[in-house]
Parts: sequence; structure tokens; C-alpha cells
Amino acid sequence: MEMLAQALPRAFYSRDPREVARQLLSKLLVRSESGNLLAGRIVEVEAYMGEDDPAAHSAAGRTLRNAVLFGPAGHAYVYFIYGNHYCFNVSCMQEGQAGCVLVRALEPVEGIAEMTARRGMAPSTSLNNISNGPGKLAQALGITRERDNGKDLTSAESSDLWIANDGYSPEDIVTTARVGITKAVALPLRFLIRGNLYVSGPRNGMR
DNA sequence: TACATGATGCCCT
DNA sequence: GGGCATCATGTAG
Repeated sequence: MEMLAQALPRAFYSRDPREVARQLLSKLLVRSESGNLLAGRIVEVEAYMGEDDPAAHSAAGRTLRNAVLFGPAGHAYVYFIYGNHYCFNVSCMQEGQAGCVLVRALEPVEGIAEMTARRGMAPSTSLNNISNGPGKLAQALGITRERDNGKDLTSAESSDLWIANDGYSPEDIVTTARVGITKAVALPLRFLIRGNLYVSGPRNGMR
């Protein structure tokens, strides 16, 4: 699996977050950890549009925290939220323009025992409770702001975190409103694989 | 320097 | 289905 998988190039991310979001479905998010691989298939994402999107961290312009969003595409934007959780995003667009994709859920593929342990769950934990949410998947892959914010995701050689294409693509994509935000709540910018068992909470537009 | 808030998850009822 | 932990960041004062 890993041998055939190729890291997605920067050009993949250098475009509209809505397009990047849809194209990221079924790709692999991979962590290399002292010789071991932790990997999950991306099954749910959300697009954040930059300065025109009131719900985006970049809405009020560049700050110290969100600087990665204004840099080159294909880099990790990781932030700490609610005093407990990390959220993992990929920067999009050209340098100078914000915009990103939040990865909200993964289908566990590789290193499942390790991911389960990192989540503090029993080995018998159901597979669909390991990485079905942005905070959960960050914990499962050991993603933190300190370790990963700003990291280049386009190379498996120079980074221990990247996104790979192993040839899969979703049969059907469901589009819904985004989850957990208070501004621009109605925009249809959440995308998930139809019928997938590993997505977070709401499997349709209702919540 | 102080304060309000949040792209969540878990536990309780 | 609802309450709440917990803290980094940004903005106001």
C-alpha cells in the first residue's frame, strides 16, 4: 500500500479550498513514527475560504496564529481549541491568499493498534470511534501544534507527516453545512463520502 | 494586563 | 440531548 502511495504535490493544494476538499476525500493522511506508519483514509473534510469567510480563522486577516494560512499551499495549519483538542488543516491557494481544508474524520488504515492506544481507548474499541472527529484524529496520529504546525505535507522524504494518493476516489460525495461554527453556518462546505461508517457525528445536513 | 471565546469530545441524565 | 472542562489567542481597555 505505502509503496505505491505518492505524496500529493503542491499544485494539488494551490487552488480553491472547495476543490481541494472534495479531491482530498479517499486520500491517505500518513504519519511516520520511528519506522512505523500510522495512516487513515480521509472521509470527511470542510473548506474554509480565507478573508471572505466569516467562519475562517483568516477572516480578520493575518495574525501570529494563522500565519501558515497565508503562506504557500500544502502546509499543515494546526491549532489548539477548547483547551483540549488540536485540529489539523491543510493550507490552500497561492502564497498571500488564505484558505484551507479542515480534515474532520479518517478511516483507520495502518497502525490501528497504535492509534487506538494514543487515543487512550481499549484495544477492542470499535474502528469507527478512533478518528471520527477532528480532535480524535489529531490525537490518534499524534498531531500537535508544537510538533506539526507549518509542516510541509508534500514530501514523504523530508517530513514525517504527509498526504498520499494510493489511487482511491470516492464513489459519491455528500455536501452539507459545516459543523460547530457560529458564523456563516449555512454554507455548504462540508464534504463526506456517502455511506461511509467512519465520519464524525452528523452523516447528513441535519444537526 | 484582563477578559471573552472557540472549526470538540466525553460523560451524565 | 445537554452541560462542561480547559487554555491559547486576539482584542479591548
